[in-house]
Amino acid sequence: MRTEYCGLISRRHLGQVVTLCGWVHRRRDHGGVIFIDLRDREGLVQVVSDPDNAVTFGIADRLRHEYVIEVTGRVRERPQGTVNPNLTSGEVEVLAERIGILNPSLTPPFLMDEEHLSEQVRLEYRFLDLRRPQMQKNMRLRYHVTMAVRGFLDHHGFIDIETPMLTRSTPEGARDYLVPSRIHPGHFYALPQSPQLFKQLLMIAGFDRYYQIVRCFRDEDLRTDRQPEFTQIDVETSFLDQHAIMVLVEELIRHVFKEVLEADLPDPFPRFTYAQAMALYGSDKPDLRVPLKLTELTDLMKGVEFKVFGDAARLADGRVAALLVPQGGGLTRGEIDACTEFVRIYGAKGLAYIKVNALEKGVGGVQSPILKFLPQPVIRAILERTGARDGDLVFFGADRAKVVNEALGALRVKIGHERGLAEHGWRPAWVLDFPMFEWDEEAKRWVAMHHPFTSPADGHEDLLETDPGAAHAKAHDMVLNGWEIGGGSVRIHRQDVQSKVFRALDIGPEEAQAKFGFLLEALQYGAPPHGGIAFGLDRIVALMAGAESIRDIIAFPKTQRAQCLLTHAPNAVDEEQLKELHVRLRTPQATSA
RNA sequence: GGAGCGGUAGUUCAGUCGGUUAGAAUGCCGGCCUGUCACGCCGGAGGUCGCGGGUUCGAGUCCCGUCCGCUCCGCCA
Repeated sequence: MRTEYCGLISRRHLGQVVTLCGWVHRRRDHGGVIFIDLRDREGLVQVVSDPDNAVTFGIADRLRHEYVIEVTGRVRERPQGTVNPNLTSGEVEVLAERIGILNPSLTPPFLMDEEHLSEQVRLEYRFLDLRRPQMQKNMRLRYHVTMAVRGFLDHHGFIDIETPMLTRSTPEGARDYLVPSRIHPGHFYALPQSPQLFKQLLMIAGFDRYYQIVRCFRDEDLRTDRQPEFTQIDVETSFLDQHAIMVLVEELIRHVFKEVLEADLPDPFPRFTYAQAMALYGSDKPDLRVPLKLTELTDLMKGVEFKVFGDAARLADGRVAALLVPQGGGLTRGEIDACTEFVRIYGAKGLAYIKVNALEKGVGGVQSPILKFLPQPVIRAILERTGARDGDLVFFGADRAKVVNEALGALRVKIGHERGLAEHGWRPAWVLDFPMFEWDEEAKRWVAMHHPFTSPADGHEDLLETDPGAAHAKAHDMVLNGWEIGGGSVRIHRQDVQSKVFRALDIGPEEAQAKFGFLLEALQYGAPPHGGIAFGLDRIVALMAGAESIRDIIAFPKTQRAQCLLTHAPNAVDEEQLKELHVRLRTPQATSA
């Protein structure tokens, strides 16, 4: 019979008989005494077994790492009064009067206090990896975050409503995970990429404050912050305008950080338009911890003969911009080459630079391979606009705006962190006024930047037809320290506007009817104005935990090739199963149990 | 689909210019030690150098292919 669980032992238990359960973290023998560090969820407690108690001693002698034991004994002061900082019990210990082995254990492949483990081994033995203190902490943190979210939303009148996991495939957006139907040959369910359409239907149904902490699925390649299944904090409201939605969910995030980390986030969060974010940071998810900003030079270069800069500036979608690196003059040739290599990833053809040696000497005080191609007034203007000082270095990007933004934006973050310029702490922000559409070069058509149910900005309805590229959306992204942690919008609640958007996306009435007919119909039955947001729970928790990857805050994540090293999913299934599902494989040898 | 880094003892890693019997730490096994606490001391076992092929008198090391893990681009909110 298990007796009471005592939890963390401390001085106030002195003299009491307690019972503890846990794992043998470490066993040490010293002469006739055996010391056992018992590990439970509270930490390490030292259990002592001495030869005066032959039975207990005999059992203790058999103990190995990770045996599960139950110990009953008296709490007493450590005889020499020493405090072991590794033990949570500190200055007290338990003299074992009874030790029960609840279960032995194989020798574990690694010890629970191992710090540097390969991810491969961790994932193969995830059940042991999760025993490690850091992972225990991460899982508890994740739980506290969801509890704080639920507490806040409940307090504000939201209710959690579940939506289907087996739903219909919608070809917009990411690739779907498909589930074949047994009853309907050749038909498939899709796992939800997000409950987007259902939450809109819930708004029409009159649940004006809905939330759900919900698993979502996207069959796309993985990244450090992307798993094929991930968790959204999905929020939707009726009758609130965009401003009110943002105020509310901003409060939610502040509440979570205060509650869980006792951290104070700014009130309100700074806001940027998409255009501002791109101009200043070259990114729609700027890491505001890095103080560096891009400097606009396009206008300055329009008249310049130097082809690299002039041609880019004269392109309709071109941009020339500078990135000032304070005291970057000390960068070696090799370091600059590394930066050039780095921006190549983003399609930049090169990375011009100017070293500022002595400003008081004017143009003579700077040094650069491109100096001879630029008129002196232009050089002076560059130095003035970037605010360069002696010892600084200025990088240049000149290309299509997309390339310049991605290249300099990424370089800005990389250099900022590498050179120790980044601030510590939490720097959230909103990014607003996204374009409605992006031009898909391959498909030669406009595609929704957010999703096709996003409302155009007030007064932009006509642009949907006359100039789709200029139309803005009532969309809002929340970013934190360079991670996009949430994205949402005010939705279209009028059928006529929805039709206009479909037309702009070149989705014909029949196609729209076939794909989203149920939504279009529902919109005609008194759909209230509504909008919301979906937060990436995994990303938020990863940031709060200081984790490098969201894998570290997910109990059973998948590898980059979307496999589970523990269960070996996905696996081949037998012919019978496939037959029932009306699925035939192109490679027969791939089927085996 | 593409680029990069890594894969050597159970684990974390070292391994020089291609050279003889592949090392360390830790863990594991045995022994010693009456209060250890990263205990200490003595001894021992443990290797498909990811896999396949090639070059060479000789390959952990060089070349080609391939598998696995990670990072990034494309893709994806």
